[in-house]
This record gives sequence, structure tokens and C-alpha cells, in this order.
Amino acid sequence: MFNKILIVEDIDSINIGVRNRLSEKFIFEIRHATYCDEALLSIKKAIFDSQPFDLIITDVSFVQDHRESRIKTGEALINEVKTIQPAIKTLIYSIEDRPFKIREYLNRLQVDGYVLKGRNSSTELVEAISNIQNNGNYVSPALSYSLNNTRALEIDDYDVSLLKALASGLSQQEIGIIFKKQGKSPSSLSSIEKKINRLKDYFVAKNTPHLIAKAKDLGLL
Amino acid sequence: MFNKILIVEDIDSINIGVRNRLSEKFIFEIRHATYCDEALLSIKKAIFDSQPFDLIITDVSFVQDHRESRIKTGEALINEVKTIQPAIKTLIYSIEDRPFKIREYLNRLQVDGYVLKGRNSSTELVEAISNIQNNGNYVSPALSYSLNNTRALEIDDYDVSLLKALASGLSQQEIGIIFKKQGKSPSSLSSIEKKINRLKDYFVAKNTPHLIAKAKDLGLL
DNA sequence: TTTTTCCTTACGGCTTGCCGTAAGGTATTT
DNA sequence: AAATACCTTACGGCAAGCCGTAAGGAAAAA
Repeated sequence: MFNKILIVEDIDSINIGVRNRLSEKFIFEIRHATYCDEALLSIKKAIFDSQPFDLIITDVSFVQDHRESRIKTGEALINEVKTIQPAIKTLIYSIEDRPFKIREYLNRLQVDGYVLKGRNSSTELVEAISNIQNNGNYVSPALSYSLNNTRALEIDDYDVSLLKALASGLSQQEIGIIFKKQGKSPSSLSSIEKKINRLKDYFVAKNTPHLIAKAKDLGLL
Repeated sequence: MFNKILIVEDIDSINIGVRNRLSEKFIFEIRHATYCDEALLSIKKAIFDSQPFDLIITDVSFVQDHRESRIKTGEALINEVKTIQPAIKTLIYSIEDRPFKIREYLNRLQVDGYVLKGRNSSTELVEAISNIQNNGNYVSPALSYSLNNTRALEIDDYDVSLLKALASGLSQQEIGIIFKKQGKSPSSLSSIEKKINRLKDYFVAKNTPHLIAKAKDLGLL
């Protein structure tokens, strides 16, 4: 059973809403933070006090304001938290529904749960927490479909950096030169052409602007 | 003084949070809806019962699920509501911070308030409602800066449709042909080149893919 | 009405991107 | 170790985009 959990969320209405709902259903202590740095401090302090958090529920994107925050995303936060407390359970609560991103969270970040903000997400949160308490996992039902959809699976880091280079206005030649410097392969003009071509095929794009538009829509950039 | 308000918001946590906060501060009756269609029905029913809403607080973007909703955005909802109850006060509560969009809401849609979801947005909501009750307006302080920033003001419908055409993969020639068909002017290849050039200057883009990336980032597309 | 200014269009050269072919290299298979 | 398949690179021809110049037209100013 969980004794203590931390909610990291910058929108106050959501904070209030989630706290409210969870305290109806669970008896654990609920803390919250609105900045990632603040959250990390809480985690550290809790360990120091021998009262560590059992679970962290976090959003992924945070707006930046006057108060500088070193850690800027929930993703980075989870990474750091896991280095200091590897056994902590993690749950992402976000509006992000782009398959590419979510796959990253589940696979690379190994979170225990992913709940999509929506019409009955607070109910889902309760279920997710129950599952995680029993060492299970949880992913919002609305996502299971899109995650099984193979699309965008075979896009690797190289492709993403190529797309980013294009989106930043570099010509194919310039990209070749930069990739050569960075030791990225392939880096020849010809291969870059081919790679771009493959991407256009893959995303059914007629030309490069079209490709960039689609990549943006999919959240690759 | 307001007697009755309607909150339209699809994320349940936010609904709970906002209700909670507002009922601490105000005595009016609070209703809520999670679909735009549902909201419109409530508004109509309230008029029919001679107990109309004084204020509608709505999000702009709603996720679609199995339940079909004719009205898909808060923008469309406000438009429809105003045709049946022109004197109703309107307030948008959204995470949308792109200046281009917000200007549209304030100018074209003539909303009475715009509150950006954030770290103390529920406090802002309270202030906004107080202002609107006294026939005033409210815009989140974080936005006043970006709204005065003239940028993206002189981008007109033509430019947007040109950008959209590029983003959809059309060649400059094809765009010319289509514009000619639609009676849009200018439509010659040469002028389209010039217009694109002007946009690239304006957005400081090195080439067309770069331009599309920037336009996407700004929310023009 | 005439003049001026701004916008649209046309054209030519130059660069970049596009596309197919072919050769060399590297990894995998047997 | 040899054969095969796959990937990277090179080159050349063609199309699209880029850029400057100049002419024609419409709206605005005088």
C-alpha cells in the first residue's frame, strides 16, 4: 500500500481536482508541486526524512514563467528521480496523445502508468493507482488502439534528426556537412536524398514542405 | 450579479477543480458540460425555463470520442450561443497561448475574458468573473505582452491559405492553378513566388520547409 | 484627368532538389 | 571463406524553386 504520493502539475485547477478525487478514494498522504525542480527537492527531502514517496504522478509539459526551472519536462523529471530513487513508481498524467511520444514514455522511460487527461480521467487515475499499488501497469484505454498501430515505429533517431535539420532550414548539402562533423552516417548528399525520399514515401508526402507539415502533425518535431 | 453560470470543459479534473474554487468564492449556481452540444442544450433549456445562464466559461479544444458532437470547438460553441442569447457573457479558459489564436478570440469572437490555464489560473478565473460581472473584461497578464507584440498581425487570409497549400504538398504551379480556379488573386506563378518570398523574409525562414515549420510552431496552420 | 505608386505578371539565368543508374563497402548467411 | 544482400556513395540529366529585372494594370493622389 502506498503511504505518500507526489503530484506534479502546473495547472492549478487540475491540481485541485486530482487531489480532491484521490483523497476521496485513498488514504495516503498527497503532496504536490507546480515546478519540476520543486518536485525533485520534495523527493530528495522525503528520502532524507526516511519518508520517501511511493508514487509520483506528473504532467509532461510545463509552462515556463519568471521562475527559472532547470528541469523543464516531466520526462526529464522522471529520469532524474529514478536515478536517486530507482524503485519509485511513476505515472504520467497528460493530454499528450501522440503515439510516438507515448511509446517513448512507456518503452524508454518505463513508466508504470499513462493516463490521458479526458472526460473520465480522474476515474482512470484511481484505477491506475490501484493497479500500480499491486505492481501492475495502466494505460488509458483510448490509447491502446493507437499504440498497436505500427505506424511511426520504424522511424529512428537518424530520421528524426534529419527531419529536424530540414525543419530548421538547412539545405541537403548543409545537412551532409553537419552530419559528417557529428560522425552521423550516412552523410553523403546522395544518401541524404535517399533518406528524405524514403521518409516522403513513408509519410506519403509529395515534397519536403509537405513532409515537414506531416512530421509536425505527428509530433515528431 | 450573476445567478447561474455554465462551465464547458472536457477534462474532469479541471471541472472538479474549477467548480471547487468558484463555489468557495461565489454564490451563483454552477452547471457544467463536457461536450459542446450538451452545453448548447443546457443554454437552450435554461432560456426556455426563464432561468438563463449569465456566463459561459469554456475551453476551446475538446477531444472527440465515440459520442458524436456536432460542435467541436469552444469557438464554434460561443458563436452559436451568441446567436440565441446575444447578451450572455463569455469567458475562454484554455491552455492555448498562441497570439494568433487569442487575437482571433478577442477580436472576432468578442469574448469578455480570456484566462490562460496555469499555475494560478483559478485565482485569475475568480478575478475575471468579478470583472465581467461589472461589465468589464479580463485577459491573463501573461498574455498582454504577446498580444501587443505586432508580429503575425499583418498576415492575412491569403497568406494563410498560401501556407496551407504549401503544407499540403502543392507545388507553386499547382497553387497558381488552384488559386486561379478559386478566383484568388494574385495567382500567377511569379506572384506566388514573391508572396512566399515575403513570408520567408517575414518569418526569417531560409527555405520553404523552414517556413512551414515556423508557421506550424506559431499555430498558423 | 494626369501622375504617381503599388501590385501583378512575365521572362531568363542560376541554384537546389529530384530521380535513376552504377559502383564500392560492409554486414549477414551458409 | 565465399556468396549474398543491404547500405552508402558518386554522378548526370531533368524539374522545381529562387532571384533579379522589366513591363503592364489598377488604385490612389494630385
